[in-house]
Amino acid sequence: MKTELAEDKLGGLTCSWRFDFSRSSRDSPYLSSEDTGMYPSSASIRQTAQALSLNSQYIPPPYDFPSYHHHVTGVGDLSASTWNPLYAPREEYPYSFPGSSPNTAQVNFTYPDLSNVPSAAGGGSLTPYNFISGQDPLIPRKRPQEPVKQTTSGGKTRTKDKYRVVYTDHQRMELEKEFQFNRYITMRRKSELSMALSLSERQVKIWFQNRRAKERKINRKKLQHSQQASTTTPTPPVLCAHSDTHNPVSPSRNILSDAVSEEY
DNA sequence: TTGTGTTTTACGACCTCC
DNA sequence: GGAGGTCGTAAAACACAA
Repeated sequence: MKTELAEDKLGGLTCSWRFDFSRSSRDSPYLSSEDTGMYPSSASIRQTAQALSLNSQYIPPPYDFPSYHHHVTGVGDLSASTWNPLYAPREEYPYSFPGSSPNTAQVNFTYPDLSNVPSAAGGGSLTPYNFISGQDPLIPRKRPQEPVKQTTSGGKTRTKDKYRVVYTDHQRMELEKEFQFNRYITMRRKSELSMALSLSERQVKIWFQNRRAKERKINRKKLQHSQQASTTTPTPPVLCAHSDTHNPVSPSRNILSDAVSEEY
């Protein structure tokens, strides 16, 4: 798996990531992500105390995911098993890295060199993203077709060219960064991200929901694999040592799914 | 080129919390 | 009641083998 290391600073946040560039590009014309008037932003900002306590102890672990491989020092020793709430925080969280703020966070991200990205094969599950050679990741791709109403299973209609917008690499990258900071987006960060990425707050929220679902799915697979291995080998392999240390704030009801972290 | 499998957005249903 | 959570699913986008 080919990886490249790059660096980036986002709002003063210095990050280091290791990216895989083996996934080919998505080069179709796509609808602009800013065309999201269909998703009225949440107007109300709610203030609760739940998230604060839940998120304030989060320390980013060495979490690897299919698309990006980042390297983090100062791994926390937090376990999802200590986490009880069924549902996620609804309030802002202070960044809670050793530096206590994004400006001093120890997580380092990298941007790939988007202008010089090899386009190798990948695809399927567990394959990393590719960054389109020569494409400006900041420019949303548009889809040329006229909107066509389609009927969904529920009998409701969606506008075809809005059925699914493919986010730009930059958008996904920023969302992933935020996800590594915290599995649950706060209202403030959601608002900031939506502004910065030209996405609606709803899109950011949904993205995080889907991203957590993806993580749970991966964890379930890994757990199944480890269980299978334990039944076929006389000495059962130890479940991922850093068992979900990356997800201490997950309110998932599926504790089992969060018991194993991703690794690739 | 096509068929197939996977991933990515987006939504509805249902839930809990405030 | 409204917010956001999970879960399941639809459909587009994509990768890849044949």
